[in-house]
Amino acid sequence: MSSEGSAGTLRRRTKPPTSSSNRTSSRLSREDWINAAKTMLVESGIDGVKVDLLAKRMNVTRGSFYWHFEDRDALLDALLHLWEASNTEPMLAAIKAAGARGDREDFDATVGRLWIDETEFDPAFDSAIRDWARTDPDVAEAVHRIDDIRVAAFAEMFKSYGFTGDEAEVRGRIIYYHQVGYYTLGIRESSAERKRLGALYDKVLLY
Amino acid sequence: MSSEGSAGTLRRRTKPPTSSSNRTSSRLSREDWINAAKTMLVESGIDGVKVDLLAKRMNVTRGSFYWHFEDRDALLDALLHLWEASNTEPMLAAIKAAGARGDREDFDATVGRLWIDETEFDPAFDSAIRDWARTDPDVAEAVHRIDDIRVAAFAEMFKSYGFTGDEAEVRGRIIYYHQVGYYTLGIRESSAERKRLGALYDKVLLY
DNA sequence: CGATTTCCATACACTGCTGTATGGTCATTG
DNA sequence: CAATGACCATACAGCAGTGTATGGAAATCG
Repeated sequence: MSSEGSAGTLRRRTKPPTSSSNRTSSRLSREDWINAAKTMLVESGIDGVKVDLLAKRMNVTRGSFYWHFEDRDALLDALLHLWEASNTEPMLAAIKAAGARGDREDFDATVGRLWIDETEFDPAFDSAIRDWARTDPDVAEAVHRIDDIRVAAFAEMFKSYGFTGDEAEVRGRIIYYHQVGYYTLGIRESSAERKRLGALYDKVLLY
Repeated sequence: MSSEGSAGTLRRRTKPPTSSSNRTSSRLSREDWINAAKTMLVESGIDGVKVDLLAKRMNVTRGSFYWHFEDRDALLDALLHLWEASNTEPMLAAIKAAGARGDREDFDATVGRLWIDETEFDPAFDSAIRDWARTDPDVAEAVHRIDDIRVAAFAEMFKSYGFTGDEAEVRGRIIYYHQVGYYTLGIRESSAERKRLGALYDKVLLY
């Protein structure tokens, strides 16, 4: 990613199991390392993802890491791919569902829910990746690509709500940019506060 | 900031000139180092701000740095204080001016201008500080404090536009969060595009 | 103009982190 | 049950970055 991390072409002696996420086993899988790296990325930023600290946290030595990955860049590569694969499909599905019947009453139950319970969509992961993108052009390209897709989905939703092309586009941007900013700032309002003002948010953003 | 950077109590042998930003002189001032660090923060993030790289860029050795600053944390401290001092007053003034006559026609000429010409307000600096805040609690506290002040100012503006207390608060958040997200994502739209959709943005956000 | 202060260079010690080489220990399979 | 492969420990080399000690040159002041 930073120097020569191009694609997922890792040469190793043999092939380790690419699936089978057995976290409880004493032996670690490639996915275990990636998941630990994700946690560390969220906590400390991309420069905080260091293999020796990861190994210490997982109670193994770095020898394990360098069997599963060619080098540190390969891990970062895998992290970015994990984000692309996991953190966009659920959101698109929800937006599509919200616009399906063209009824704005569905919005909170489909899209809004994503940012509340945080089970399908992980805003902290999103935010951490976005930080990373600020200083890494390759990551920035990927994030931009995903952002465009998400905004387009919101624009489609607003079209099904009856807005014109241009206004649907603008409203798509506003609701998405607002959501990104909301989490970039870090939410601190109580759930009572959010519930009290929820209707007003919908009024401004949706109508 | 990270370990023991508490306040601005630096002990040095004597007192160097705290102002007089003579960048053209062959001798460097404390402010020169801070400004260079700011550039580096925007380019590479807080972990990219390293004293040896800074010295190399300024064509001096690290010996100079350790005369002006006690350690690296002192520089980061100064960076945060620079941001608080420089990147909030102009914005508050503009928002206040926008709400002064209670006329929404003034908005683009006062507040909107800030994000366009980027002379008084520096969005890239803002964005870089916000990244830093994600992984540093002390910085997060400072950013939260400033954000609250800015949102409150926007809410006041909307009150002068005739909105009720709650709706003014919500609209203040929306327009500010949206702006933060806008720059967090990284703007790519052409100025023609922005001009074409400008009226629609105002319609949704201001009316 | 001599003396003090300001600013920077040089050299050194030290730590954190990466990557590599190699051997050991389980588990699995023929 | 011997052999192979999967997974990890150990040890080493090396670089990047911080901080410190000290001396030297340039500016400034009495």
